[in-house]
Amino acid sequence: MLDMAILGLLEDRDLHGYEIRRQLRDNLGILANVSFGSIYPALTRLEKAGAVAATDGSSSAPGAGQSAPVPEAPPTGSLSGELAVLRARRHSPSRARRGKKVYRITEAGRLLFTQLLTEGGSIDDARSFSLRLAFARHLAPQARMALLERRRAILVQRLAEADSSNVELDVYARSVVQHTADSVTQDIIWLDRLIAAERAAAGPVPVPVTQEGDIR
Amino acid sequence: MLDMAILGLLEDRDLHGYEIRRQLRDNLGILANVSFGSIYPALTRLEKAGAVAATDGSSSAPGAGQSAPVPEAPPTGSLSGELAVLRARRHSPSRARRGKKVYRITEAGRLLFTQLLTEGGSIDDARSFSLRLAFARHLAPQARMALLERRRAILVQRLAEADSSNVELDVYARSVVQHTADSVTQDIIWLDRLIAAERAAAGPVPVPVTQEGDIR
DNA sequence: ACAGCGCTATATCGCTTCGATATAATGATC
DNA sequence: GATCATTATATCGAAGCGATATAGCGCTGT
Repeated sequence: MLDMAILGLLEDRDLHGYEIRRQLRDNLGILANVSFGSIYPALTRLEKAGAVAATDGSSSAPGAGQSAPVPEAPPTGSLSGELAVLRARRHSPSRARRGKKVYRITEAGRLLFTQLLTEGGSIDDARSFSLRLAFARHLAPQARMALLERRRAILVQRLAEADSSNVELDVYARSVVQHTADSVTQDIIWLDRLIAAERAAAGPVPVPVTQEGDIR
Repeated sequence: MLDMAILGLLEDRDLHGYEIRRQLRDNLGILANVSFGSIYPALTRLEKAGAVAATDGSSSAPGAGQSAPVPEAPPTGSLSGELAVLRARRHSPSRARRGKKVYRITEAGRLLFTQLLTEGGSIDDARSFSLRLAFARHLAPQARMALLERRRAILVQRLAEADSSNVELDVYARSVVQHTADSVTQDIIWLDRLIAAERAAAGPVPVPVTQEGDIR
């Protein structure tokens, strides 16, 4: 799951571990508590698999034109960026130093990302689903729809199974169960809105209605 | 976290692993996806720590008066207990099934449970909090209040940090972030209701009623 | 009658993730 | 210029997940 998240972020721009964590926590909000104990092993894993490549943050690799090789791609004002480059140049000519490792996604990584996004594992927990949805722009429209509807089906089923037995629970447990059910209901409503939006975007021209006799 | 859940369930009645999983999944709804790969190691762990004791399910353990020796026995003559017996009987008429291990909580286990419930780790993710709340009847009123308010504070802070940057996200990511924020808001409202209920139960006397029923 | 299917039940394996902790450099504050 | 917060990488043990193996038992269909 983390692998997908990391690759998804690297699709946009090169990043180092710390930044990846920040974006996961602040920008996306999902995976808010993700730990460095997960991120660094994940990066090593991905690097070993050839999905990402580590640079020292100063080299501009050939081919990739879409994102800046500078570690802290400055949102506004390139001064800090320049300084960062100079600092990096000064401080990490050798690997022995403890320095920034900026990761860049490879071609194989992009492939893996798409694969993880479409096929990859569970949609059961909210986190993996939300993560997938957050990167849904990388999916084909019909894959997006499939994702949304698959999730919807799961939630509906969960709701159906849940309310069969809310007996023999005390106030607190019951409150938890009830609130969980409410949340799931809200989630379904949310999904319905998304599905409707998808449908509207996909076929803005509605199927010519009820003119079935007259084909030609 | 699982340890607390298991101990909490065993406070009510003796159970075996499979039943524990069922209750976690069906009755509580939280920890819906908990795996046997978690439960059985957890039981072994707890047994090794002396918090639970395993019986073969047919033997009447000496001493323990609070719970009947029969595995699926009612702690009291309560309806829930009877139902549990019937349910269990339906599924296991034979007593000498393959290696059925029925676990019973020990005195040390009860101590550990209270400790985990009050002090134990994170309240950060929804699951651990919900689990704690589900067992809140085992807590002292003021500990309950502390739990609710601690959680509320975390959610409020999360909400405050979240909306600072919803820029530069595409439709899907933005929708995820927005829905997450909405959910957190709903959670806070829920907590407010619970807190109000607690306050009402604790001190029904002195509250000067200003805005009744109005959430904040 | 019995073959096959599905549920109950325990157990283990490898991998991922978590939470805590160590280390170190830089930037800000007083 | 000492101290503190932030940025940054890394590792460790433990906890949890998902898949898989196993086996008894009850029901159903042929």
